[in-house]
Amino acid sequence: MRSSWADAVANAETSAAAASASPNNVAPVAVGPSRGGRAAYVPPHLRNRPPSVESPALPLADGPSGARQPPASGALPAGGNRWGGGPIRDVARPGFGGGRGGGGGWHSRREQEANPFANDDETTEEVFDSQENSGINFDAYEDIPVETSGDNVPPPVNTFAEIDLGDALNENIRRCKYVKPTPVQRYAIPISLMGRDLMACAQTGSGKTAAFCFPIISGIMRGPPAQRQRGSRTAYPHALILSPTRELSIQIHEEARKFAYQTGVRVVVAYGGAPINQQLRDLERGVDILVATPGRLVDLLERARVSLQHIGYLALDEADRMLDMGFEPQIRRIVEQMDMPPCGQRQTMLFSATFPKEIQRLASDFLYNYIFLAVGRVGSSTDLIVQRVEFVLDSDKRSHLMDLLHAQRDSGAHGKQALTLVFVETKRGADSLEHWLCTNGFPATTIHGDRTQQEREQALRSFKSGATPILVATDVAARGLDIPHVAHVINFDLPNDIDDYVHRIGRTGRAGKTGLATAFFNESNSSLARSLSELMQEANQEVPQWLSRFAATRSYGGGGGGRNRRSGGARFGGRDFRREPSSKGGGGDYYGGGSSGYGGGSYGASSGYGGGYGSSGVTSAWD
DNA sequence: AAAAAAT
Repeated sequence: MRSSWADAVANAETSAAAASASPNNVAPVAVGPSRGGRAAYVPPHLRNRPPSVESPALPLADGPSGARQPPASGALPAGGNRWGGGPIRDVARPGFGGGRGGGGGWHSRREQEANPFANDDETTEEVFDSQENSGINFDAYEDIPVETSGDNVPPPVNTFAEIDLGDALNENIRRCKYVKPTPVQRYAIPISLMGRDLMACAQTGSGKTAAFCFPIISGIMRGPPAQRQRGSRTAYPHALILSPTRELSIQIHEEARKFAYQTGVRVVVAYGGAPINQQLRDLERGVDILVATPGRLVDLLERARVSLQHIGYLALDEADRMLDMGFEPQIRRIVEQMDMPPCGQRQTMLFSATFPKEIQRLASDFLYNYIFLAVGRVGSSTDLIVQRVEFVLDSDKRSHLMDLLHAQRDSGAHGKQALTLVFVETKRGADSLEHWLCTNGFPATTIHGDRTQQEREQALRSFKSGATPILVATDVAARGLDIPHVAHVINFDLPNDIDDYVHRIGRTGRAGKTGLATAFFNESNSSLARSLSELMQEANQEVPQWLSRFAATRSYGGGGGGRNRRSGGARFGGRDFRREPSSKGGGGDYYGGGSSGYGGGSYGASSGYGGGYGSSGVTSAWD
């Protein structure tokens, strides 16, 4: 895995971090099953340990405010968990190392588990290093604005050492070169380890996947081994991670495999467009965490090759996308109409950068007494992403694009093209632009839903490697994809929804690097003018006068704000809709950048809130 | 109106 922007920070702060990891600041640990009549609850970090090692200073969440029912599979059989203190123990668990002794009747998977870190560090890091490294904004790191709300929000942790994730997971954290938790991890992991449901706004580029994977993996390790019915071809995963695109599912799977390496926790990915047979075989070999796109999962459920009965953890990545009009019925079907344990008996975590109020309302159906968390990005987008808007007629777009690419090539190191991601509106438009670029001397490829899955994955590989440094994409590539070294995002066609714009430009300026986002704007985008200019203002970007005039004359009032009125969605990751006055959401939330207007929120890095974020004191929490 | 997601 590519190291995150936090690494550099962490390297500089390792000693301080270590010093602050005092036993008095132990992270909250998982809430135990609060069933009556069972054995007394033993906190997970005390299991399989010599007694009296630690004494948590923080009270365990309990009662109606914090506790939830245990996962459906939550019964703890004696000696059955994978929570080894030292090197991985052999446990009597089919599919895990214990099989070698014959106990599980299964081959040893430990020896077979491919090293997911094998391809790391032989990537393009060196090739690109000369072009960037403008430096990480260390001050901004301390200034991340954070909002939490909900009952009994646990305090954030400052180091991984404060969290008892177990040796195997800690070793993987080391292999990933994570030294210090990113802001979203600092807040989300304790919440998640408490067993609480969570709605989180945070950027993928700074460790969002790890934020939900670590607690899931650690929880599964503490839990019972999967019981497999002999002869049954149905898989019973303990955790389900859903994402809106195949490539994002692939990416999450790759990351999760690293986190789960040698923990005995098995991660399988299932998505459409690829032969189902391999996926079925993977499932048969055993699965603890299933990463999937909705369509293929429904297929697997209908074939009864997967059951959700044992799901203890449900994570929706890009959750607002998953619950928008196109996806909602499918998601409801999976979450509410199959055999998944109901809300409250599983732990549900929703992640996205943008969380429109209407979507929050829908999402609350899936959540039980959840905590809302919004974590701003590292520094303002001012520091990391320079946003430009240019007025370009449709007929001039190609030649204008050519100018940009030439300029970029001329200024780039070694005369090479820096990675440029070009967003267009339609699949046909993508094909046609790709062809035109190629014929004009700019090696390009394209990714969109009309291409075969093979072509899509090949395009992404070819782009990432720099073989075709220009990728023309539809919105399939707008969300979540972590493509290192994207120097420039060009909105050749602007999206209709400002949230999509936020996600698109979030493909650059990642991992603490700077990025450039250029948008081609003309009359056909007038409905976006107002929200775009507001977004740019909030991000302390220079707003061209003509755009301000557009914003003022068009799409003002008229009640037509519709999707473009961000309704608390984009900037600073939105706000907990439970705190909003129960109106339909007037535009008032737009300008109340400070902490006024809603009480009780806790700003984790309060001193920095607003500092460096422009006068409005807000910023966006990108994906 | 478009894109995505099962075959």
